[in-house]
Amino acid sequence: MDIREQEARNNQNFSQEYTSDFIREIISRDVQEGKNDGRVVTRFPPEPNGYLHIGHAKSIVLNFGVAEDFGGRCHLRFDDTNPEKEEVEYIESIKEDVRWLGYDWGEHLYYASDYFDRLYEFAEELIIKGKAYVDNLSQEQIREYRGTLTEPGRESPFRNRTVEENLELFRKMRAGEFDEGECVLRAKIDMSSPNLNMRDPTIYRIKKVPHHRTGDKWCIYPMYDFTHCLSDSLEGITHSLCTLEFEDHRPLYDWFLDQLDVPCHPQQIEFARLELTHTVLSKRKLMELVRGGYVTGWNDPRMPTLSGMRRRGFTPEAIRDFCKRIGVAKSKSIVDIALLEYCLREDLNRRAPRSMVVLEPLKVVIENYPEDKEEEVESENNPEDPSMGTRKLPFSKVIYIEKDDFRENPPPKYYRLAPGREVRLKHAYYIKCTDVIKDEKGEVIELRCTYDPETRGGWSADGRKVKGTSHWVSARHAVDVEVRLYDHLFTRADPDDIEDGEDFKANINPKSLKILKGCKAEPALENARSGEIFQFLRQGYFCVDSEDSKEGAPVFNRTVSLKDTWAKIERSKKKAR
RNA sequence: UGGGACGUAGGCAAGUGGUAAGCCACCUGGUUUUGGUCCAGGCACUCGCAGGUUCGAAUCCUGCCGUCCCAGCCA
Repeated sequence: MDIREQEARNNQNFSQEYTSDFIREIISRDVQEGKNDGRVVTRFPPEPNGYLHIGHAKSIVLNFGVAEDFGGRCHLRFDDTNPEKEEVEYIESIKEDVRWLGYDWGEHLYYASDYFDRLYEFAEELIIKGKAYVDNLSQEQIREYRGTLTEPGRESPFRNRTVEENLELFRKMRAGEFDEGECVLRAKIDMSSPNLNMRDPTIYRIKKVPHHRTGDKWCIYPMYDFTHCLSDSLEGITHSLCTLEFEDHRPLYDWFLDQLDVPCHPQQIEFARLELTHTVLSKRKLMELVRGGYVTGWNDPRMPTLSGMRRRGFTPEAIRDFCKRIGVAKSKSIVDIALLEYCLREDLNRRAPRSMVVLEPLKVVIENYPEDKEEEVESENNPEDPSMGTRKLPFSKVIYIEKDDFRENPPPKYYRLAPGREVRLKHAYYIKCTDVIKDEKGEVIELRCTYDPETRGGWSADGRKVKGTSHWVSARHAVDVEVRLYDHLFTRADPDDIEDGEDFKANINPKSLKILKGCKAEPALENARSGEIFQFLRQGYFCVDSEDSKEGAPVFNRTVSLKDTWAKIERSKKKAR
């Protein structure tokens, strides 16, 4: 059996297995019918003019995922036809993000600019076939001649130049003999088409701007519509997946491929781009947040960029899982960010070692515990995964617990510490609150408790039950750390839900970042390495910030909180009142 | 009153003429040394609306309504 046969056979298996969305269904059918000899080749084609975000992740997971499912391949191609907007620094970050997500394009890294020579030849071919012309109308005139949504356009007076004249003019354009804006090359299609894209679209414009890859070689650059379909064809792409707004461009995509002598005719299929609640995904708005200083940069942990999410502590596994769960369809969809958080928690719960950190410390003195005694208690590192082992935690007379784990006047259903009440210190002892010490303002600053030496490890032999379990840190052994709590960037699900005269920035969440200093962490955390993830018991998942942590002084980012049933109860009680 | 698409639960989304999957969210209960995890259960008498075809319609037909996209020498 030769390789092609083997591939076809694999594809058959794949096609039976994967029919989970309309695109895979189409491809599956194509494969079964032997279209493209059963090959499947996709591509992810970013323009290197910005950072990748979670919306791009959907496209990456789709394109690489489809290729994987059908035993094909996926190319990474930079769509770099506009040197005014594109920069090399974006290329590296995009490659890094795709790799981080877990995908490998192998040998298949391409640039549209690699095809400039061939694209130029295609343009001449079009001219020779009488299907393109050099137009001297100004930009404004072109707009006027295009007509409107409801009225047909008019033909340019330059539309019927001879092939020879067009060829000569186009060559002069290439040679730099004209100024920017003096003329463009246009496809000769139909000025009265109801589809505006077909009203003689521009395919080459003059830009006397050096290109980040081709340098000064060109002063004319091809437009997207012309470039994309031909690049796809040149690479042997079989299925060109793009977002809904390109639906109207499909006739043009097909037109170029039909007019020209091309290697193959890929099929463009459109799907709905991802939108998420409580955030924005448009390049323009993201840029505005960065430029306006609303965030600290493109990799601010609150940003939906892949670099921001990476820094925040998201895992590629969680993002991939999310992208697969949201599905692929054609209806415009706004996915609840809670689903993303769910995927994250699910992944982190499995893999994050547990750790005790008191975010807002309240001092507790255990009166019947010997002054200078110290002991170690054993704690599991992850109840979900015993293979992660255990660790020793130091215990002593003075400890810290979470402020929120004590109430002088406990509300109903509150089963944490209160005067006279007993709770468990996780993995250590039961303690009972005997006294409350306040400062002159009446604020609780210290608790006096007693412990039951018979409850070591957090068990009681007499079968007595305690309802609450608190995390804690031994004061003498605690290390101070900085912790950053993040919340949604926007308070409203739809940031564009605004009053008259406002813009989306009016919905920025003023509490999207809360910095906590002097948090008390168990000793081992002092040496946590950049990027390392933890579950801070009863709080959430945290990772060591890669930018601001120093040796021995880690800064922790809250990736996502744990679900908090008690907070929910309190919230609903407040609402009911 | 141009063209292209899309309307199934609070949010995604299956469904392709045989009597509404699944996930998130939400709500109940159970387990629990994390108010976490886990487990069990609930959550669309109905598929934008109105007619029609059919023994039978979310699926087919007709009409209507609503939402989104398109007038860059951006992608």
